[in-house]
Amino acid sequence: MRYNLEVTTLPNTCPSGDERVQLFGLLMDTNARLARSLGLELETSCDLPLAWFDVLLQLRRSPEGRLKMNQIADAIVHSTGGTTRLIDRLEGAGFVIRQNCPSDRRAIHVAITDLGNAKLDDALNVHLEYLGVHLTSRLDDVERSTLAGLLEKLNSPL
Amino acid sequence: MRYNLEVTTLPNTCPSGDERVQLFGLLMDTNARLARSLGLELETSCDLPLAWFDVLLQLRRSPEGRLKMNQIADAIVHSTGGTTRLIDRLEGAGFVIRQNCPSDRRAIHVAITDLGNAKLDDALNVHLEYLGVHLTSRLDDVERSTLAGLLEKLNSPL
DNA sequence: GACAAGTAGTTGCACATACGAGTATACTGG
DNA sequence: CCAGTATACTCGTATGTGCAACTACTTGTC
Repeated sequence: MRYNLEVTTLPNTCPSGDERVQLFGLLMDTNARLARSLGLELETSCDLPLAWFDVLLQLRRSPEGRLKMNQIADAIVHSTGGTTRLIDRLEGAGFVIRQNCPSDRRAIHVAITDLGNAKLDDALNVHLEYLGVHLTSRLDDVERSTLAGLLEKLNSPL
Repeated sequence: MRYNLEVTTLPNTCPSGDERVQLFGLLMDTNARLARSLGLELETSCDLPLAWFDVLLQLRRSPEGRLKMNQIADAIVHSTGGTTRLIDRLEGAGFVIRQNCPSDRRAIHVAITDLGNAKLDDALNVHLEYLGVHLTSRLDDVERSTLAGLLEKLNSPL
């Protein structure tokens, strides 16, 4: 009974085939697929949610192994509220700790713990293996660096 | 009191600085930022969640303007359960309808309605404007097509 | 110095939406 | 015709968002 109600088969008149729209879709798609497969991999192999991995990686990348809540939220593209709760969970698991910031007592430093570092090492091993399968096998050195350059540009402020 | 407990400041011994890890992070980051800003844009301008936009776009791209649940789940990289709920909402809003598939009664076809098409047109206008700001201004034609090529490769089956 | 304005982080709430596991149903191949 | 597989749905759980309120602190201005 629910058949062909209100559905007109239109030709694709609209710019859904626009080159830029396609590129954008490709970017989103590629990412979604990679994120999903890596997330699954990390979860099953290390019991580490992708979001946690992301936080730990950001912390290790930072010069001092610690960041303010603010910076984390920005780095992992979450809301501040969401970040508070995410860090709560990470702290509960013992992977990070909150430290008072001496120079600004409003701020809180989040530092990675030894346990967090160990976990991250595990996860990075899995990640590197994953990258071997999904990245290195598909793109060679030159292509990877080209891609990195283009993404940098795409990420740059106007 | 909670200071430097269990935190040893290690040098970055581990491969967090690996070129491939960085590239992967860049990809995730770029995407998260773009998705967030486009999502916000679509939500405020068209009152259309990004996931809905994604579904409508996939439907329009399909040859007949309709897809099976399965195909949608795959195309938008969601679980089947999540897709069911998502399509429920879209159907509730009148943007798509479910049709029984004559040849396989297990399957369900989801078709875009005229209302859905109209909504998608609105959204595509916003999207194109967005792309002008965030994409075209940062990457020229050649760069865009290079990027598309690289992403295609990254997306390809092994 | 004191006071207004701004900033950092947390928290509660309503809500959206994902996932996984389990279930019902329908097709398919021996 | 039955066992096995595929498809979609339901349910409980986890986690995210935005918003608003609140605390604690910092900064700019008179």
